[in-house]
Amino acid sequence: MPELPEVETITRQLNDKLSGATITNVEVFFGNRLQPQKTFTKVTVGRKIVNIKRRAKLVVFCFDNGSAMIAHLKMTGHLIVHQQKPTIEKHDHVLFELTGSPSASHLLWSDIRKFGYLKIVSKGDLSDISKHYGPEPLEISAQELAKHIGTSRSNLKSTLLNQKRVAGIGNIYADEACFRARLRPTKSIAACSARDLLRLAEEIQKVLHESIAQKGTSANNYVDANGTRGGFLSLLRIYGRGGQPCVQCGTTIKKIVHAGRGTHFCPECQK
DNA sequence: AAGATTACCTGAAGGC
DNA sequence: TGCCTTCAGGTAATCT
Repeated sequence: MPELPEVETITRQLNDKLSGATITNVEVFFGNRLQPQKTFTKVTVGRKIVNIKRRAKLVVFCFDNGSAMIAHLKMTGHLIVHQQKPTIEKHDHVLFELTGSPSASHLLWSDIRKFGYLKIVSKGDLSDISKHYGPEPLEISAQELAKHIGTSRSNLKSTLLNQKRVAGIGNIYADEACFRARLRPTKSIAACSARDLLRLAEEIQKVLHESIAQKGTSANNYVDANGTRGGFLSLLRIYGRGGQPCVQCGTTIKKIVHAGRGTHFCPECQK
């Protein structure tokens, strides 16, 4: 499930390979998750990709005419670059043919569960969408991040998952950051000290940076733009380890449902 | 207004 | 083998 480090990885790779390329043809195999649905091909063919950037968990393809294509991968979306025309398989939705890139002839979008979408937006729309999200956790200081989290009146896990509060954190990194900061995910923000929140903010930044360096976490079917799995799974300390001993103290890690999500914590280390 | 619940969708895994 | 249920979680909408 792509969160900030995974989307950042894909975005960097796509930007390296596709910026400056022009879309020469678009084939749609499943169009229900496209906006606009009927004219998608019309508004994308001929567009030159100026650059590709990330905002929250969105990949943003900026086009030469000021419009942009935003991609949300949700749970199972893939954006994979190919050097020749790929064979189309069951869950492939859109194939872009490109010219002008030495390392890419095609970009393939697929999504097993059909939660993700591709949406064409104007410049103004893009800035509206961006305003809907909270700050990028890696673009502000830990102090600012802590202050921002501290204004929530909810609990830690819900706050970290709330994209309007902080952009880009999902279930995996919320659990990891709480464990590293020795804070229980169910703890209310109001019960956290300023030092707790600063430690949490620092750990959020650290774990995101460390995961980006490993090209993300492949807990399920995530792969990067080259179709390669991320390397951070084995470095996770708490997520997915319910019932196993805590790496710090050996206590059995608990897994509960909180904020509607599987939530992992060590009952001893995280108070 | 926080927080729980549901819907969207498919495949993997587990139970019988 | 094969059928059924449960689980995975990003996000918006809906309810309490």
